[in-house]
Amino acid sequence: MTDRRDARPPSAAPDVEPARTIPRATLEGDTVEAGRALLGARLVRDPVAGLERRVGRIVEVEAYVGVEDRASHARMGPTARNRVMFGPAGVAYVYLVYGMHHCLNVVTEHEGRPAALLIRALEPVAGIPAMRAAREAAAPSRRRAAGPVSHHRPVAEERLAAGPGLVAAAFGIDRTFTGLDLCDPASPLRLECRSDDEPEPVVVATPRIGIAFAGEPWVSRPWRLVAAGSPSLSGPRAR
DNA sequence: GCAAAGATTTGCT
DNA sequence: GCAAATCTTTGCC
Repeated sequence: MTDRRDARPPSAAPDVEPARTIPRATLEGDTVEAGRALLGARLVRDPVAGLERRVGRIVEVEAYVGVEDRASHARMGPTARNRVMFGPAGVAYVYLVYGMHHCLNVVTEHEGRPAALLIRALEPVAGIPAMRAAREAAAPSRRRAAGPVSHHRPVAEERLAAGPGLVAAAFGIDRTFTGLDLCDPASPLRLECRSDDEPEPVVVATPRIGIAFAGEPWVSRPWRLVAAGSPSLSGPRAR
């Protein structure tokens, strides 16, 4: 059987143009503005270890902006943990929170100005079985110890990445991903633009979650951005 | 060197 | 609705 693609000269364009990654310039300006642009975009992870390609639509982000932001990891200045926040935009910053959950951030703004967007929730688009498998592998030992006969319903598809720790678990992301360029089309984990035929999401801004320690005015800043009506927002009641 | 708290999730009361 | 799980990073002695 013949494959027509073999007949095409090497210089010809492919049948399906590869999705474009988010332009770095989109992330180099104001972080909240970049967050609005990121809603509707896709997080893509290439196949790995027998798991198929995973794609999620970004529906919730939070902005952390500057050393003056008392909720930000950058508040104490550059340290071993947060130093990539002070670097160029488009780079991944992954940290461990509460000793068990990883959180994925995208660095924003210009070098020397520490800022980032926390990816808080995704709508699964492709690779759902891989997301389930990765979440199972990342589950705390207590739950795994319950054994294969534990009686809890499987997680609903739209809830597989409905929280910052769940995004990292479903995509198999840990701190070794820190420093990865998410704007590089060759990167195994990257950000791809929303397709043009897809409607731009309606954006709602709310205060950020879990930062009461920061105090005012930071706890009230409307720097959590969500795609209105998404079934995949973080929190038990899709807050 | 040690103590405390954290950009969360889950299961039980 | 609340507390446990779990460990790195930071602040203070």
